[in-house]
Amino acid sequence: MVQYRHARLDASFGALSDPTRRAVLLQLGRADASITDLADKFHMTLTGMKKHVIVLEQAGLVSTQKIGRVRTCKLGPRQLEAEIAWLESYRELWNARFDALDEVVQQLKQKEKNP
Amino acid sequence: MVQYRHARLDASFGALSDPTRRAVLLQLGRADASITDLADKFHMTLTGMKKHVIVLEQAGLVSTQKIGRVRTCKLGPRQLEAEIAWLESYRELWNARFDALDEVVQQLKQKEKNP
DNA sequence: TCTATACTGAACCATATGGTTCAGTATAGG
DNA sequence: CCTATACTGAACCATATGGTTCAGTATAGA
Repeated sequence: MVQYRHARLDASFGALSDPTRRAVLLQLGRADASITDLADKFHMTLTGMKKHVIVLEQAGLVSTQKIGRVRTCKLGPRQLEAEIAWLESYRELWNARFDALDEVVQQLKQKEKNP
Repeated sequence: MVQYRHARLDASFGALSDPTRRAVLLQLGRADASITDLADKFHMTLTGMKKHVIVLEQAGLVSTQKIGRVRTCKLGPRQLEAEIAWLESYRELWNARFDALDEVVQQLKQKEKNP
């Protein structure tokens, strides 16, 4: 059974609802990057990008480490299993609803044949 | 290739980031419901629930039909394929990053053995 | 026809979000 | 030591979000 009232889902789906943050995740999939790297790449101030990184970090989608002046961002630690599980369970529900609908349709067809 | 800058993803992940809306989806998976039904179930005003339904509707996760006084809400039409695809592609990226890391670790181990 | 029900829309509120600027602090490197 | 770089934090701004209340409109049913 999947957990539904889950603050982690709030955070991760919230983080994923912004296109810049989704793009940052994909970028980090290609290479680790500093805040400055990301800010340049996405035409945004350092401070602005920092906020996005904080959101991603709080959702567990990015981890960072500061060495000297530079804070390096990388993917992880979470792989979004819970989110995928939620979507899959939704898909099952959705299928169940429409299978049930099919059944009703079938029954109606039967009644048509044998009234 | 999955589409990344996609307004639909903004809408659906945004819709899913609220626990009430996730719960409403699950509820609709069990049975269609009027706005009043949902408002009662989630201890909220009609107007408040209406807003949630509008968000879900705009994300394509719920469809509604008004018959007489009653607006009935049900699942659909979207099954969240695009969202699942996005998360899966993220997972691949994530695995690739950590596989690459594994490789580096393996190479370091090799050098240890044959210095 | 009358009344209760079901919704709708506008207005309001507090807080969150996605950005900015500006003024720091800390460190790398000549 | 000096300066440029990299970040941090506070303050600000406009708009969005998640709720409310209140005043309608429209329809179901006695």
